[in-house]
Amino acid sequence: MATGRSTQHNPNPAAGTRRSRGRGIPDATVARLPLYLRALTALSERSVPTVSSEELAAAAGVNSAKLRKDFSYLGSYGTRGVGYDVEYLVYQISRELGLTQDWPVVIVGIGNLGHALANYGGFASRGFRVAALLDADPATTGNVVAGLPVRHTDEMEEIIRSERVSIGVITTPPGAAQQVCDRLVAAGVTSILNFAPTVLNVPDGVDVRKVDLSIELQILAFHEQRKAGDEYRDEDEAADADAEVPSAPAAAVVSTAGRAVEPGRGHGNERGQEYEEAAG
Amino acid sequence: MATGRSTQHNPNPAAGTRRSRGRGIPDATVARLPLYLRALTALSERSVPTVSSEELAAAAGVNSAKLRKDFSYLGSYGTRGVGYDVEYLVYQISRELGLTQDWPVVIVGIGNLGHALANYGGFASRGFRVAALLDADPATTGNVVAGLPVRHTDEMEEIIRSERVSIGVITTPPGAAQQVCDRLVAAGVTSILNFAPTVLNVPDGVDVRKVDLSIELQILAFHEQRKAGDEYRDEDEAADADAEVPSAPAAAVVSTAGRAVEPGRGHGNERGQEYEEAAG
DNA sequence: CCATCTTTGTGCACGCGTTCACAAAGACAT
DNA sequence: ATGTCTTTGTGAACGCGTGCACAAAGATGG
Ligand SMILES: NC(=O)c1ccc[n+]([C@@H]2O[C@H](COP(=O)([O-])OP(=O)(O)OC[C@H]3O[C@@H](n4cnc5c(N)ncnc54)[C@H](O)[C@@H]3O)[C@@H](O)[C@H]2O)c1
Ligand SMILES: NC(=O)c1ccc[n+]([C@@H]2O[C@H](COP(=O)([O-])OP(=O)(O)OC[C@H]3O[C@@H](n4cnc5c(N)ncnc54)[C@H](O)[C@@H]3O)[C@@H](O)[C@H]2O)c1
Repeated sequence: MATGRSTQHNPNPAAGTRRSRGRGIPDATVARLPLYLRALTALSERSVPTVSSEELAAAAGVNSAKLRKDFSYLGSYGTRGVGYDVEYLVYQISRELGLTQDWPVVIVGIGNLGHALANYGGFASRGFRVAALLDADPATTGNVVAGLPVRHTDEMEEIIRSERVSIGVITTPPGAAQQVCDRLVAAGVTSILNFAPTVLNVPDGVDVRKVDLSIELQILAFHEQRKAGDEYRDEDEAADADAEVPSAPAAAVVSTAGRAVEPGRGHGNERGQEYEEAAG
Repeated sequence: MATGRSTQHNPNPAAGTRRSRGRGIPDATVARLPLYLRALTALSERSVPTVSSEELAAAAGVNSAKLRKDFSYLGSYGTRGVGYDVEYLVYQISRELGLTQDWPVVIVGIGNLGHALANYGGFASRGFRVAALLDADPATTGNVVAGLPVRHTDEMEEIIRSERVSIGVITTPPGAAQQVCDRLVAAGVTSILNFAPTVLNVPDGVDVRKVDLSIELQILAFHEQRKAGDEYRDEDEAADADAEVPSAPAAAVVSTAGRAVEPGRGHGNERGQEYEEAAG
């Protein structure tokens, strides 16, 4: 869901594969494998030999049936009546996720967030190696962050090729993100983790995942508003909707008026557009 | 607002099983509204008066039919033959997301990541106000970060109550996350954005969203491995998979051997329909 | 006023993902 | 070996999300 390209729906089912026969592992399952892996690693550190699907599911915060079905896509790695062997499952999931090999990554844009990521220990702990830190600002290049020198983006292509980097992390301002993305892709990067609030345009074959703090907060705000609204009804806010809509055009007003018959549509808060400029 | 609205245009006769969601707006739609809002804000800054669903969908990186259906959950805010009024839609989405009001948030754990978030301008730009920065380490409390003093977690409950904070951001080490979460919830926080790689346990009524960099990278690695595996088969890895299994128990090894016979299940490298064309 | 053109709003079908529920598989005791 | 007990693996049903395709709505022009 977070990935830019869905690539799932082929209007032509000519392949004939009806079910999950020749198909790979469902995206939803792949997204949960790291969760299982984390829980299993914790068990492994405590030298727990086996776990049942029920226990592991609880640790991972999912339904046990879902967990079993997820594992069934990987193969039959459990033992009925006993459960799953922790070490073995750690290995299988690691292999399935491609964590048995080394993945060099570059981080582009060593500002506030780039600093934090560079210092993050969780990178190296799972086979992700920071191959380089890149920035366009001459004032920051040369600085040493987390033991690595910040190098200028002029060197991007060379580094990506020589280090065989296939994963890039973008932590530049939004205005530079697409441009940086294009350069990364042109240099050979085929997976991008984007922290900038921008919709990246990439060719087929390139995966983009985005981490957007602002979106997460807004989703929380939506539910928060709903919780608050359920307690005391918004009587005061429902009345004067149409009057205070900011610059509602004729067409839209008509549309609103036609709908004004139904109660509870508007919201009297006059600060309609408080939010001009996004980060820029 | 929920009540008055849902009574109106609901051509669906089977209202019994449907409408399970109290509000009516699907989660998937809610998750996209911030995306639309961002695109609309950009248009608004360029003084674009109206947009068609096609244009806006392109800007937001989604399907136009999906966008129209999403908007249909909010109401009929478009004009056929013309499109949507930008300013009006900005207002409607903002209101729907609850961004017309102020949301004070606290950030707990002012380390690398907490620093970055505190300095992030995108917070305030959408109605999210950092009410306080909290940390348990006496060495960091008292420091001024992004113009705000870091306060000790002893003050957490008092701050949350006095500032009416309902959203908390956790950027502590994973071991402290659950404990911090419990305190936040006990103090009145009902929405949590968790950056620590931990499964948080919360009572009903509390929303948790997680941002997990490690998981995102692992998902990218999975797809990356699949792409690489398509080019040249992973002969070396597939061959000695069993051999390198760390402490694989007898039962599990047998299970693996039995499965190795069937094609297409164990590894996901049989070139499915995803990522077809360009990938090279 | 009528014709045409554009674009919305949505009915519908389809496929993915989730969950239930249970037979089969294996451990373990006797 | 046989029976019992635990837990897996999965068939099947269902709900949700997505995208197609089209009728209706409204703008626009004559
Ligand atoms: N800081 C956060 O907590 C946070 C949260 C969510 C999203 N973001 C997003 O992450 C991005 C980075 O945020 P930040 O706070 O670190 O910003 P920042 O301004 O501190 O850092 C941006 C860095 O990118 C560099 N840069 C600019 N243009 C570049 C280019 N073309 N090539 C390479 N480097 C370039 C700058 O020199 C700077 O060092 C922004 O898009 C922001 O919206 C940040
Ligand atoms: N830095 C990153 O880029 C990054 C990326 C992904 C995830 N994370 C996760 O985010 C969290 C923070 O990462 P970080 O790099 O900022 O770590 P950090 O060690 O730099 O900062 C953690 C901060 O939390 C404070 N803290 C510890 N226990 C606390 C408690 N009980 N109450 C309040 N504050 C407490 C510490 O004093 C410290 O200031 C970690 O869980 C990490 O796994 C970080």
